[in-house]
Amino acid sequence: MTGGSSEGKPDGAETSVRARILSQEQRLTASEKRVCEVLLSDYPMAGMQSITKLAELSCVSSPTVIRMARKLGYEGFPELQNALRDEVADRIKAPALKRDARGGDGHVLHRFADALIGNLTRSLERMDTAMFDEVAELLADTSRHAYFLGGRITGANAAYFHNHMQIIRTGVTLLDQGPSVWPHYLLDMGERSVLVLFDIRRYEKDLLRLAELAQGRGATIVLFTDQWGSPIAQVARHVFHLQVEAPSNWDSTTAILAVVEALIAEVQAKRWDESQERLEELEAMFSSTRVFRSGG
Amino acid sequence: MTGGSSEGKPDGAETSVRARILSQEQRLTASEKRVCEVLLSDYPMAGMQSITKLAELSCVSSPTVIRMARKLGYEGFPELQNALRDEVADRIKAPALKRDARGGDGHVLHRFADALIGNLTRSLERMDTAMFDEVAELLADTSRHAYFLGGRITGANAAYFHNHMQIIRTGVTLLDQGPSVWPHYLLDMGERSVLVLFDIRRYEKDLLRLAELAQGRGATIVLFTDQWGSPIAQVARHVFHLQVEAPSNWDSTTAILAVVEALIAEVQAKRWDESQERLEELEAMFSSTRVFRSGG
DNA sequence: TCTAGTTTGTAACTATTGCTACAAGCGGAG
DNA sequence: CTCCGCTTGTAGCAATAGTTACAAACTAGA
Repeated sequence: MTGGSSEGKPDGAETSVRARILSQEQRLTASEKRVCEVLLSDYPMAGMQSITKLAELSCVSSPTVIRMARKLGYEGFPELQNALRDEVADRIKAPALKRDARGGDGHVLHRFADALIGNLTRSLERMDTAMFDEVAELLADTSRHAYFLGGRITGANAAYFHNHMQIIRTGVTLLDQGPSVWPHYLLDMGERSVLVLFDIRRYEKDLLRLAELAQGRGATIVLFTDQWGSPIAQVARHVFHLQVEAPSNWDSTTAILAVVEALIAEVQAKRWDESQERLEELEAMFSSTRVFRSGG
Repeated sequence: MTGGSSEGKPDGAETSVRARILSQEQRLTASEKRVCEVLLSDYPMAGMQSITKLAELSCVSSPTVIRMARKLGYEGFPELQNALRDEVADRIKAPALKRDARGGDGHVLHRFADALIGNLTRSLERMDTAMFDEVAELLADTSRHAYFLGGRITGANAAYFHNHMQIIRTGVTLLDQGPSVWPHYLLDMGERSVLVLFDIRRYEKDLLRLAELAQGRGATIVLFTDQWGSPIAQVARHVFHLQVEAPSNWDSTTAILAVVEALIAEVQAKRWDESQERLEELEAMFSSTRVFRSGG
């Protein structure tokens, strides 16, 4: 006992609850030890319930639990519980969000990257992998013509998707010439057409009109949109809801691009043989003849 | 809401809280979704605090949280919290389940996402934040004309970058018409020109030629390339080396897009007032007159 | 045995939590 | 524009959590 000044005092806020229990145990009374016993036997979840439950479980009264918490260096029971929760959080936290813990000094770039990783993770969480597979199947089917179109911001995504699909398979078209010529393409759309649309906020009326008309002609619509959902979702067969928020005035299309790239990979894998041939032909044209690149 | 019997009712007690959120999300109202958002963004620890704290964190009132819990199939908030605690207990108990947070069953999509997150993280680790700031400064300076150009795959990145910069500032040009017309642009390039190039493997000779000529005329070259580095790096003033490998036959430009978006955000922030004006003007043109959208 | 000190539980109190009832706000249909 | 239904927050309520004060019970030393 004695009054030794700092002999065994628990640290300010550094050590874990378990460590404090182990180091302070000899200072505790019998019933207090019983509480620790219970706590350690189902650590740390036993401490995540109410003080009353924990007291009952330990066959002591609630004030005993409080006294123990105090001797461990906490203000009261809630504080001990918070400490416990933080420990759990640390143990739960996946590799992804670890950044803020280490080097992440808070440069814009790092905060931005964290947000994008979060977007990607959360987008994936809520995505239906079965739907992903169906869409890949749909796009791998060359008996269906595929049309691609994006909005002001997502136009680049559409172009990127089209660009790759064009290399992999035949029968793809990019609608990049403005609404006035869309009707021409609509003429050819039917039951065996796939229309891949990109529409994030602010949603564009023209795209909705096009989607409605295409659906009316029996086309299958695949939509890439944000977490809130473009109105086009109403007429689309498959909808990818992707997180687009970023610490910026602009929405981020990174998650969209990620899924697009995954789809490209999957479609390519499904059509390995055919696309390989096609690629070789293309390479041949690029390297031997220089017709289309007119190398300067 | 009516009393639709079992249309989309959550299961008795089988499913996880996350699963219930995802399956019931479309039934929830806007504020209720906000709560789910917060809960998922720091799952499951965000739900381990008191209902009041969670409500505050989600910027809604506590009754909203209760209503959400009910719609998810729980009696009240404490029951939801118990479910959450059980999940945590499970996860803590078995550290064997290393497969991270989102029950990743190893679907292609998840493996792909893991790779992309890895790319982004590793790209960021080796990036010089000072260089990032310099480039942002460079692009925020309207006394310098900025040119954008990408290759076969990265063309979409260049277009995306240009598209946003065009909204934010004046004096930007996208070189998208093929090598034969590049010389025309070269005529205007000089000391106060910035040439933003994208070149990942396989590197394109034409781009290198252009870069050399531009450098000869005194232009500042900013290059986005892969981890191995395009030969253009030799003549570039600033080089972003980004990881592009993915479980695919194609390289991934996700990390590139991420940095581009971060740059857009940063430049926009630097030129807040001017770009704001510009944006308003643009919005006005879009909404009042419909000249350029010819609404179908 | 008595007494001083410690340990522990009981009971009462307060703060907070989780919940209900209601009314203001909002948006779409007629 | 009005009305209706849905959404949301405010205010109040009951229950419970955490805490305090105090007294009973136990321990140990004389």
